[in-house]
Amino acid sequence: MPKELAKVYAPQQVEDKIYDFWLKGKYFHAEPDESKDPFTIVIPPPNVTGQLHMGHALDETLQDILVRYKRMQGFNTLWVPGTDHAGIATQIKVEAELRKEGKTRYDLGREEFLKRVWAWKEQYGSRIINQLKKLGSSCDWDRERFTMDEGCSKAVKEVFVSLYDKGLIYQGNRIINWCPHCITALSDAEVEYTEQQGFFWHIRYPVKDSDEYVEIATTRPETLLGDTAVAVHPDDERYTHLVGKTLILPLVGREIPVVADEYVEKDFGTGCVKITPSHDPNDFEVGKRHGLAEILVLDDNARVNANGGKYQGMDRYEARDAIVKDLEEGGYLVKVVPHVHNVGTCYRCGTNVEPISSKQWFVKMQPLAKEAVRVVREGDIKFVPGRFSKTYLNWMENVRDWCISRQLWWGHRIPAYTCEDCGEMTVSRDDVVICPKCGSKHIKQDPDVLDTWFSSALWPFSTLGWPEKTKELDYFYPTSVLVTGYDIIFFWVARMIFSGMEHMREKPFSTVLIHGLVRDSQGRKMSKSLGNGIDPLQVIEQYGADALRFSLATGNSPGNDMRYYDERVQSSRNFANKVWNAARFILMNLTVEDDNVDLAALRTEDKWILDRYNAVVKDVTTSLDKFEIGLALQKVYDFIWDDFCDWYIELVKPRLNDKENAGESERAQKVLLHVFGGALKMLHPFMPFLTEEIWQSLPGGEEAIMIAPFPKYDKALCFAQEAEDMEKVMDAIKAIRFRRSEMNVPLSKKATTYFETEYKDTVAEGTGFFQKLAGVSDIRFDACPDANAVTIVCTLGKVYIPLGQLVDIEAELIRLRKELENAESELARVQGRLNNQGFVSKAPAHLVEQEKQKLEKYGQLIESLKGTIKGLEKKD
RNA sequence: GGAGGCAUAGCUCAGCUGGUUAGAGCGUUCGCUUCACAUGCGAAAGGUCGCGGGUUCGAGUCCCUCUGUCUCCACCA
Repeated sequence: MPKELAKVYAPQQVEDKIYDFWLKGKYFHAEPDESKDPFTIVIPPPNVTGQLHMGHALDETLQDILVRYKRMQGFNTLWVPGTDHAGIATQIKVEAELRKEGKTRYDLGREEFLKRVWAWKEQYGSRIINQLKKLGSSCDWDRERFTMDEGCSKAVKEVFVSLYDKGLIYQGNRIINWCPHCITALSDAEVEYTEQQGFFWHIRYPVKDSDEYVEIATTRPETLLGDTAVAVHPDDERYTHLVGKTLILPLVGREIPVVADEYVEKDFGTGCVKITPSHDPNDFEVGKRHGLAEILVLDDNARVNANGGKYQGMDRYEARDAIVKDLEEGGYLVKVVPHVHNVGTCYRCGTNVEPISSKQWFVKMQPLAKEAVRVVREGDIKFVPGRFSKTYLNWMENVRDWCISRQLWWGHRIPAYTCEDCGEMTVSRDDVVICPKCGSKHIKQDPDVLDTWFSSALWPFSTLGWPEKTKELDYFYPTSVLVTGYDIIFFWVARMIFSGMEHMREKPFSTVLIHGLVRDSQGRKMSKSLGNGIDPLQVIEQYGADALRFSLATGNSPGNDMRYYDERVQSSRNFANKVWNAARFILMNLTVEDDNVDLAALRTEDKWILDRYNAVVKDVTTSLDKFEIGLALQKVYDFIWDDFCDWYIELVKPRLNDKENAGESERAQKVLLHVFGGALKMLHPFMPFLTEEIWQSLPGGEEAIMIAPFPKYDKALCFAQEAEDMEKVMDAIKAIRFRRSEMNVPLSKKATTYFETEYKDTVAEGTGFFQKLAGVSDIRFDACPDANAVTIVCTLGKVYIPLGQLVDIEAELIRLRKELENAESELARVQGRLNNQGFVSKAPAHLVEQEKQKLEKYGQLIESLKGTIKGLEKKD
């Protein structure tokens, strides 16, 4: 900080410089050190091709606050950064780029295409990292990882092979969710259900050699092409005679049986269900039970395939229209009923997902889920807020096998190799070039890649070196806290937990801190399509990273969504400026070189601020330890602005300016320095740039505030009596200001003020404060000679100010009577409480004592008020 | 169908294991160019804490019912 300080804090001129200072100091770097306790966080890796959005900003801010706090507390703190290869998202982007050149990935071929993606990654992979730095994130950049780097790839292979060997990964033909746009299978978690307006088409299927028919209803008439049965409930008397009979499938002419299956609900629809084993998960099961044929009628693009006869080549929705039209013309269509239903869509591209039977790789979840449930149920892993453990458990307890193969090119290739000669499949950590069974060299690796989340699931230990036995892994694992949004509990958190339990035999983290979404000011989700996204980088440019961090960290509680308001950032920026100016003030008056406060030579106001400071240290520490980040910050904010700036700085100004008593000035400066320095340290995790910049120009202390010790509660700084005295003086000052403001008498118009009080010493000591802050010229304890003086009743007693103004006695009486009324109702409440046997006997002693004090206080107040009112009434 | 969140000042939200006269920011009103800060200072107005019960000496806080609202999970073709 230069000697001549700007009046206004300019974060733009500070932040990059400070960040470089931290980097040069290697303060973010951590090495295993058995003499210290570790504190570890792994970053939720942002997509490598992504750009920083408000969700990241919130996530990183919360992590950085925790990391900086713990680092200052002396923990050996490691925050591991990195990025995710984001299979589908990245591949889509590169394919879009190719499309502009009029090409598809098939034109390039797999190898060339992957080169393009890697080039893309190199180009944009650093962008998101640089954006994280703008926020002030104190990640150990020496340990930056990527989900497809060598180590992570090794971990992925190790996990795949090990699970395969244990029989926990298998290949199978099942109904999976297929995205025809991304042209890949998806896991259940990757499907988002949206409500769509559709129809129920009621269709007649004639019974063979009969005039009879059955009526079915479907929302997807195009799947009729793959029907291999119609099912009815075994107990449905309407249809018992038909079970075993044969139907003629309309338009197709295929003969299909009527089967009886409990899956059918008698009371729903017509009670008859068409069965399409290849295109519906329930039908698939029915088909298995009855040995039905599986006829796949759609291809990878969701176009009708060769099994669809004349409809071949049509898109699924074209085929739907054509089939409905043909059904109608053939007299098969009974009716069309509008129907709102939930349709699965791809979470990446929004395309309607098609259930299709397909040969894919799966992780067998049941055995893995067991430990993952236990570790949370037994409280070994805690969710904050706790309710999310319920969400998690509900999912984990009902989890189905995880489809992990993706028909993409960008990702971890599945390490399964098939011999083209003998058909033997080998799953191996190493590339297989010779068939171990027949010795053939015609080996083909499985073309598919793994679900992106498969590698993310290993992140807490793969980033620390696993499967190697590294000293980092040994020391920093399990990690301490995982910070993420509730939207990826299933995708990521759940999978990290079972992966950690399975491969490390230990939980991946102790606490999961869940936050909500950042919405726009109207409460809408920020999205590209709405164009309502706020760019954090622009906000940083305009208001500073500290202001953005402050805004994101305050005013909301864990797990709840929050709204972004520009006004909120503005007020955060104002706070930064307030702190800046407090520093400016201190530096302008500074003659001392350290903050070694002599506790024996303090004045009441010094003890008051030290007492307050100490209490805030305790509160802030307690809150942060409970992950109540917003609350903690609010306390620091209130302390700095209200207690320190508005009161203490004002209180000590006269001493600082007292040239005749340098010792007094120096003592005040040391208290100022000590308290302000401590407050800066408490503020640092939240507003790192500002506090570091100021810290660098304050005398003494550590080389960087980010490694300075976090303040600790100190019994030596408790001054209850002095604090109480000071509060009384402040209370009187506020009361006087109120009356003067009410009467439009500015504080600049000084007046002799008469006190009728039993705390003469306290008042006398506070003379300077009354003079400076309450428009008092001098204080007297004798009777006020002016019968027309303004009367103020406060905790110190009565205050009379002859303002020489016409006091409206009527208005005065109204006000005083209202005050009296309030006091009396409070007194009545207190009396009621103390007369209540239950309260006196059951409530904690200190509360009872507190009530007794109140009783006294209100008693005195009421007496005072009554006296004053009586006096005025006489005059009236 | 199941689970959960939210409902507190005009607006957006805090309020931790129940215990001062329920708070903040923004906005509004009044007054201040006070020698750190007008991104400021002083002061004020504004709330029957969604409704109704219950537990308790004591409920914004715990329990139940209801109303409104949002979200997640499941998905009856």
